[in-house]
Amino acid sequence: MAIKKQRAVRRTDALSKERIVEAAIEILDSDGEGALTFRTLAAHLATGSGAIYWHVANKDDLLAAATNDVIARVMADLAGGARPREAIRALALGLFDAIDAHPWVGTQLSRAPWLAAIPQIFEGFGSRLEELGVPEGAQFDATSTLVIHVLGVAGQNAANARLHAHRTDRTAFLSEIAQQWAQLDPARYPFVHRVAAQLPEHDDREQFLAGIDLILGGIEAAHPGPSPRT
Amino acid sequence: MAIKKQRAVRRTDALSKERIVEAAIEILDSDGEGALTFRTLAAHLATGSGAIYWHVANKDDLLAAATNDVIARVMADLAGGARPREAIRALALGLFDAIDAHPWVGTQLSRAPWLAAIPQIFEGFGSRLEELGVPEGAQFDATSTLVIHVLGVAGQNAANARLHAHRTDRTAFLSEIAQQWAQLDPARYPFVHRVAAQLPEHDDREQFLAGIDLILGGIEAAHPGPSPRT
DNA sequence: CATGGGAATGGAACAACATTCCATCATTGC
DNA sequence: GCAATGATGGAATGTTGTTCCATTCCCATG
Repeated sequence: MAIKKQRAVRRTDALSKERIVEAAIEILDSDGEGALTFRTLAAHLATGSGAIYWHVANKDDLLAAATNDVIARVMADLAGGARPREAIRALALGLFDAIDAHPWVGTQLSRAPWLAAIPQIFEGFGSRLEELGVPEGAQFDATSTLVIHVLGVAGQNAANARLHAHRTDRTAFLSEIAQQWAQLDPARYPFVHRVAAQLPEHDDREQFLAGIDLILGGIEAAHPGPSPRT
Repeated sequence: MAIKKQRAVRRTDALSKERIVEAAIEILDSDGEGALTFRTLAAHLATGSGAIYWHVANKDDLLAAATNDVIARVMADLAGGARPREAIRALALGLFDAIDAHPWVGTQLSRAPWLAAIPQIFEGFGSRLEELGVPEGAQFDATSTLVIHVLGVAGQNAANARLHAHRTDRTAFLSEIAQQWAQLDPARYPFVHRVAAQLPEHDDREQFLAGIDLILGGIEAAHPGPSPRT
């Protein structure tokens, strides 16, 4: 009854959590994680920092909302029902691409396991594993391994992005690290030495997917389901 | 020649990077990540914050040194040469236990891929996979999948620890999350619903190891080595 | 044995930040 | 119309990482 004439409250440019989150995402995407402060955000919204706190509990709350926003969009785009294994790969790649496009999402995911986005991701992987024929007792471990892989890559990607921001391009940066690795004692680090050469030219996305396939392979090897067709 | 009488410089309690890192680790371990500031550190060392900057570039430098310190100790303890697969599991568990004991290490690992500790971890896993008979072309992907799993769990563990700090015990905290998960729409989140019950009582360490085994299973399934004995 | 200069020190000062406070304004139910 | 509540915006507040700088210590050189 009280919700009668709740038309556009105040001016058309009234503040709201949605508008604040939207502005925050813009700042994060265009200028990076370090650029989001309540001052820049207030300036962007042409208001004061105090007003923002009326709609948002604190910075963590704001970042969580922004992260959930991005992830929810990804999950919505991936409703389609391909075969389970393909659906898992598609979901993983969708998440990777979103994290790659918004590196700050990676930072959030890797430090906030209680985010609303997490059960969504869990559901996405878990229900597909169910379809794949993974026995119930093994679903939790298998799903969490997939989720951990996504979150792990998310964190590393975000960390890399924090460096790229003020450095040269990605390949040059990886070459620097490869050079450091190549300078380690070859007797004690033979493997690192061998791999250093592949570092600058490797594709993060392909390596991420290779990891997903490895895990899926392990799951199928442990539980050869009733359907041998992958 | 110039390095002649460089005995104990200054007083016996002279500042040094080692002593600073040592003190930082003490603070991090006993009072958590949030407790480490240059002021508390200076108080702990009975000096001023300016003096610390003579030995340490900045806070990131300090945290990196502390992290490398802890990881280097773990790696040193695990030199032993069991069979490759067992060695990989032992290394993974060693890292998990260290991260579990020092959650702040997890935070660092999941946000700093250029740490000196990373190539050490890479070498640890990679050289064992070589022994396992994984072909050279597949070693990079397989190793990075194992490393990502460790780093992913590291980040999640650290995030959980940040919450426990001021809450009740761990089981109670997981029960809270499980309750939130259980309140989601069962029609849209059937899997999450089923898994919520297992959440409070599950063992992070076992689940971590299950993930490692899943990945190892995938590696072996993809590359059935010359040695069928695991 | 003095002494000058670089290595170290410690604490004050600075800038940036998240957050809180509060005086003010707009809107709405009465 | 008027009080009460919903929102606002900007000025404090307290804490942080970092810088600055006057001072102290030690060593090599005269």
